[in-house]
Amino acid sequence: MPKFLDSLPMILSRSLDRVMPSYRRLFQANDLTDQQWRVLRALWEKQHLTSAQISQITLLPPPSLVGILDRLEKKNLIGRLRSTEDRRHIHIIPTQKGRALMEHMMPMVERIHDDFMQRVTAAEWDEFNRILNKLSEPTKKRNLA
Amino acid sequence: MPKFLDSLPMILSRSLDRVMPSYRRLFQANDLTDQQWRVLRALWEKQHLTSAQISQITLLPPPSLVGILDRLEKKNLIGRLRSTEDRRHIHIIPTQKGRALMEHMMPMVERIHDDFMQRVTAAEWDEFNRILNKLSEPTKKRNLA
DNA sequence: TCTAATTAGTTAATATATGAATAATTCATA
DNA sequence: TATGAATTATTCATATATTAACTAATTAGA
Repeated sequence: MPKFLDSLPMILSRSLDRVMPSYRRLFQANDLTDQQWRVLRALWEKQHLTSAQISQITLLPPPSLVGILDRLEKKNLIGRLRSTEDRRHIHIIPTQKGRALMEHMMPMVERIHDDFMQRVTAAEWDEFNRILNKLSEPTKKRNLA
Repeated sequence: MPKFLDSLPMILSRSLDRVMPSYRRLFQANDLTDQQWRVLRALWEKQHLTSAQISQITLLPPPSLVGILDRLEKKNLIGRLRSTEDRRHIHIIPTQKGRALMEHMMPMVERIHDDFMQRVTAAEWDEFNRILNKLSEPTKKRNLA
């Protein structure tokens, strides 16, 4: 009988609850929510992304993304620009202010990440990722013939 | 430079997103949300629990728990009973209907869990838990002297 | 005993998650 | 080329998360 607290969802949720506060302190100090930072972070390497791309990268569901982008836009951290090629697409583009905030925060975010990484060896980290992927990877579509 | 997608929060979030649908199908078939099931599951071994205890076990924040308990109560799956010893405590007790639902669902929940467990060896599962705990365990209070 | 500090549950305000549905646009093709 | 299928962003309704504040009940201490 598997204990509730040792089930996969509870283990992952508990770990997230323990990890996030370290990041959240930084986000709050910069007047951002977790999700708002995720969107900015996704734009770090890119000049612009569509909502669908941001949703894929950040794992934020499209209906949530609408409000998150609204609030980022209201803070003048991003802009929306409708594509001329395919008018269904809307390009999300960080503003100058958004870029500045990202550059200000990124080193601190990386430092938090490094602090967590220092808790395990590189081999352990690889092993962790390998097993977690086995546990959670989507089931391959089987040949039904 | 750690890739955004390989950061600890994103890895854990992505795994949760992949694991939960298997459970959620069952929850929805029984007209429950993830969180509502968590509360019922916490009551499985116990006859009654206080809100604070449920919050600790399920990781659900107390303000959220109020509404979740309201909706479970409205569905006649649990009852609230104020303690006579300490009138600040409120005992949460599953109803007959609640117990019946739990007994109906529990075997299927355990089956889903077992399916995930079969993806890895017992040694891998232990190793996974060991490393994840190293990664996310709360920092021990350091002697500041 | 009387007040200050604590505790359990709750309310309030804002932000996000989930699933269904919709409007505008583009694509496929008969 | 007209028409149905697919795509993108969005809206809607409901449920939950987060933080602060608040109420009632209890406890600790002067």
